[in-house]
Amino acid sequence: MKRPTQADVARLAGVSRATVSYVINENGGNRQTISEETRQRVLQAVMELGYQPDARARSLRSGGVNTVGLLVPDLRNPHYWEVVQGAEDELQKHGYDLLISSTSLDPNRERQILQALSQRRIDALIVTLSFLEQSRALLEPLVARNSPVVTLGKIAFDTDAVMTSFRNAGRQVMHHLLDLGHQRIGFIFGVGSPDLGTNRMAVYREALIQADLPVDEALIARCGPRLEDGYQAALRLLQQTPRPTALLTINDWLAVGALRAASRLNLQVPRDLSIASFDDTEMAAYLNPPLTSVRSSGEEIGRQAGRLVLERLATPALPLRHVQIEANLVVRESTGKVGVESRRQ
Amino acid sequence: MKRPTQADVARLAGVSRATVSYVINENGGNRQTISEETRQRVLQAVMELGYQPDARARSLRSGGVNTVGLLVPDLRNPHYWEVVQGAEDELQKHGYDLLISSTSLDPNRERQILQALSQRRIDALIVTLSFLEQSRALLEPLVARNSPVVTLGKIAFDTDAVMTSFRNAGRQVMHHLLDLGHQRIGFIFGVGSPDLGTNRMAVYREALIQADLPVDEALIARCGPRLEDGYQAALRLLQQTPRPTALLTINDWLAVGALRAASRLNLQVPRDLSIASFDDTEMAAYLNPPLTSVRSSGEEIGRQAGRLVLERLATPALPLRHVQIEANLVVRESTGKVGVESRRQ
DNA sequence: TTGAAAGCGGTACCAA
DNA sequence: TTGGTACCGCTTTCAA
Repeated sequence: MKRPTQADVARLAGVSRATVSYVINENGGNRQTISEETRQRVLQAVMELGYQPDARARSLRSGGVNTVGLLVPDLRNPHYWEVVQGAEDELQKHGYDLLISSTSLDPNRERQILQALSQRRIDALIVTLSFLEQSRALLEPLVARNSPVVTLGKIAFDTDAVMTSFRNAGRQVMHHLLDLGHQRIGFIFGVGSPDLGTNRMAVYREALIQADLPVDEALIARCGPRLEDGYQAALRLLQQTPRPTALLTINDWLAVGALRAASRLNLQVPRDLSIASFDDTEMAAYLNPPLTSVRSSGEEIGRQAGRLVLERLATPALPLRHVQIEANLVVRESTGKVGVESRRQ
Repeated sequence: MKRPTQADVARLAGVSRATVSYVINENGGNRQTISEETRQRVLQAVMELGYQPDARARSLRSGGVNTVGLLVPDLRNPHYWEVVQGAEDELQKHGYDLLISSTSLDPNRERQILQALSQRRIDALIVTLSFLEQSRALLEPLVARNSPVVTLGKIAFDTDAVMTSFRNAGRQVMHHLLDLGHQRIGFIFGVGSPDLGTNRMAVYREALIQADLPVDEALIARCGPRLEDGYQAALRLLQQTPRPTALLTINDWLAVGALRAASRLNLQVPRDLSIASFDDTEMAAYLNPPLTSVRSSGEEIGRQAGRLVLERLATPALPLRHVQIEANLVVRESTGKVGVESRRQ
């Protein structure tokens, strides 16, 4: 059974296609010059046939597609669901649909998706660039064509951006650990691409240097983005002698793995080991023990990105904007004074 | 700057629009009747202009849109990210894009989204119905038009479906708890709509009855789908006298909250309290303690759904299929013998 | 207040 | 091997 088209409706209602169009778009339309009687006839026909206008045809003719693309690196990381959630809230409220994709941290995937999005003629794109250099070529056409592009976490090209400033809060979490007496602080750096999370890494290094502590590369564990990666990385770090007394992980997700590793080694958190991380996703407060984390709300990031998109769509000439979200340290129970007993050393 | 169209390419290459079309679709095209020389000229022009064919126009003329919609109830629940991941893997491999939406457990949202998807003329829909009755009207047109629809977790109308059978494994987890000596087993039923998860609830009830144990409604905590909801529900359950010695939660996500509640009340798991749940998402194995869970792999569900869609797209006349995925109990460390000391009673 | 008709950017048939 | 051209389903002047 074929779908009814505008023409079918027109025929049934005994009017022209234009009239149907007018009725359908009555609100947004410019003129309301349809008599109540015809309107009812058309509406009646619409109901009867179950007519749904074709969004493709409509957008083909009239420009906008009412869709914004959202590209995140990894749907397995809860932080990004929060971003999705935030953006969806903001955009759907204003009648935009979201085209969500995750690159799964695969550069080819990212290329392919960016291209698919481009062919769909999305109105705007919100993107966390994981392969910056790669994507430059893909993004440039969009920018040149004045399609709103918002980058997350990073300023690239001449686009609006939403960024979290980890500077202060990052310093704070390090001071927090240092103040608690920790000297050997491991860092778990597990991201899917070299371009991600470098600022958080920098904060770690700088804080050590400023505290006159050596930056021991052996204490920096690079790993993948999966839970198992975080778990293994923590295991490696914690089996060193002397063993680190604190671990800082690049995100909450990996901290879950680290927490598990500690437990596996019979280390009590925070008595034997402190753990802190970045993101402060919803689950951080519900882990055992509740996780000290540097808050960088995904929902907020998503919402802001949505807002930037909407505003630029409304006013293309707006000057470039970079929204800074200030991260803030949330101290919970996973960090504590360094244990007196350094027995294993 | 306007986007280049097919006509621009044709002009620059000095050929007709038809020729450009042939070159672009060379692979899928029927005839390879383009001379290498013209081909190169066209390709050259495409590069030069950065031409990207318009997916809307293309699909308008040629039917398929190469898109399947995926509708899940709640992106905050890790189980559903796994479903998304699985479906994406399967479908993107075959050139289909995914239009992902979450209803956020809001019936209006679900209606609105179903409608948006319909106007986009998606090729197929994979959907977890959270508001069954509501959605019937929306889904029926799709089904009538022979668009492939796959429902998840539930058979609705005449559609393909992927379902997890919790029967055996559900019985197993209850036996597991019963065998460990638990008599008072609380159930945390936190879903966003009454239609979700009823089969898991049924399994709980039946097992109790078969064990000649009373079904105490006070031990069934109904709550929302958020972490905080699971936490509060567990708190309520655990403050009863006598206190339940085991908790079964409807999914892993809520179990995280329950685990936290136990910790908050200074109950050791599994010494003082056993906790088991459904789903067995990736994180279950990394919680403290690792969670006993009834495995119903989201990735598998997503993949199967994708497969059903692809097969039906290829062969519309296929008989209706219902894929049953057998859940299986994964015992970890969150369940144990009931404590001898019933001191608090 | 309504209708006729010219596109939007492609595809695919038919002819050359 | 290529070009001409009638659509796909809708919006939007312009006239009536």
